[in-house]
Amino acid sequence: MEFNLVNAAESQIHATGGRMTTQRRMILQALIECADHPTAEEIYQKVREKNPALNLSTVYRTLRWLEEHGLVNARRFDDDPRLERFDPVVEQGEDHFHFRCKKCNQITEFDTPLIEVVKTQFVDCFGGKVENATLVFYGLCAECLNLT
Amino acid sequence: MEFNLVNAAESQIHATGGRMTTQRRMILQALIECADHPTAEEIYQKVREKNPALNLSTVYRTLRWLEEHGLVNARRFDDDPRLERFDPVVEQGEDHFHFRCKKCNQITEFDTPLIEVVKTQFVDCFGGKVENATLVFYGLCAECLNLT
DNA sequence: GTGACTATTGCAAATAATTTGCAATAAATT
DNA sequence: AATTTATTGCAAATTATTTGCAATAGTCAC
Ligand SMILES: [Mn+2]
Ligand SMILES: [Mn+2]
Ligand SMILES: [Zn+2]
Ligand SMILES: [Zn+2]
Repeated sequence: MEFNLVNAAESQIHATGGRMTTQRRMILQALIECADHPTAEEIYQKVREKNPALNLSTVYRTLRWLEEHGLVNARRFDDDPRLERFDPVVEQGEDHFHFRCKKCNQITEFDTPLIEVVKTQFVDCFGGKVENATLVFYGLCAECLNLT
Repeated sequence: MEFNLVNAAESQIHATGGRMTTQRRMILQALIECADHPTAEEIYQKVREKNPALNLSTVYRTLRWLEEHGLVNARRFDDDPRLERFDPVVEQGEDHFHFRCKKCNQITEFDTPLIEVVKTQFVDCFGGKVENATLVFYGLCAECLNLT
């Protein structure tokens, strides 16, 4: 069974007495289609092509709702630190990590089992409990490195 | 020879035709004394105890200058995402990583050689070049976990 | 289907962190 | 001590995000 964000959102919404609206459907769709950690503004512009009446605050409200329900993650990258970017969840409860190219700003997603090892080492050393992790690499992507 | 932020700042300032002022000295001092990733506001309040005439924009300007000269790092944590926190550099050119307790907000610094391994694996897989890394763990510190 | 109920929307205004222009002040250099 | 100009304090601007509120539109019961 593969995870579908629109379906997951729809059931969550109904399960909590909410309503599935045209706006929410379009915002979800744009979020999925953008597929490279769009900002609220980028989603807003994309949906506006089809629905010029949409308001930016609706975009924010929808994204916050999705975030609170574990369906998107808000992320900030150090080289653009004021701008929140939105990352739809693909596998529920699974972290994944990011590389951001300092030149073209493209984001690459990756995963590694070693972070679990680092978590364990951290807990062995300091105690406590690690629930989640953010790992971001900054550098030059393969393409930008070649142009140097 | 151990690294001293105030001295490093002073020579950088003079090397670039800048001036060492009372404000800058006090801001640097507060940054070092706070020692737990203070915000601009926290530094501002601390310095104001001694120098009530200080202005918040001076704090920001000084911190930005230090950042541009590689003497502090600005950091944001996901659970307080709008607030910039400032982290004085201790060993130049060395990354270090953070754990933040979701309950008491205390930050623990740590390091691990495994991140270098992850960088290498990333480059083997995707190409390009990784220049620096941000790793943050979120969870409960030893103390907060015990109170549960 | 129609109407009633209320969650959601659009709009405009508020917030909050950080930045900026400018005239006054004070380090550094002579 | 006088000169030069980097830095400061202040007030206003900026920018991303949030919020109050009246109008709109999903949903559910009939
Ligand atoms: Mn992602
Ligand atoms: Mn640190
Ligand atoms: Zn690139
Ligand atoms: Zn704690």
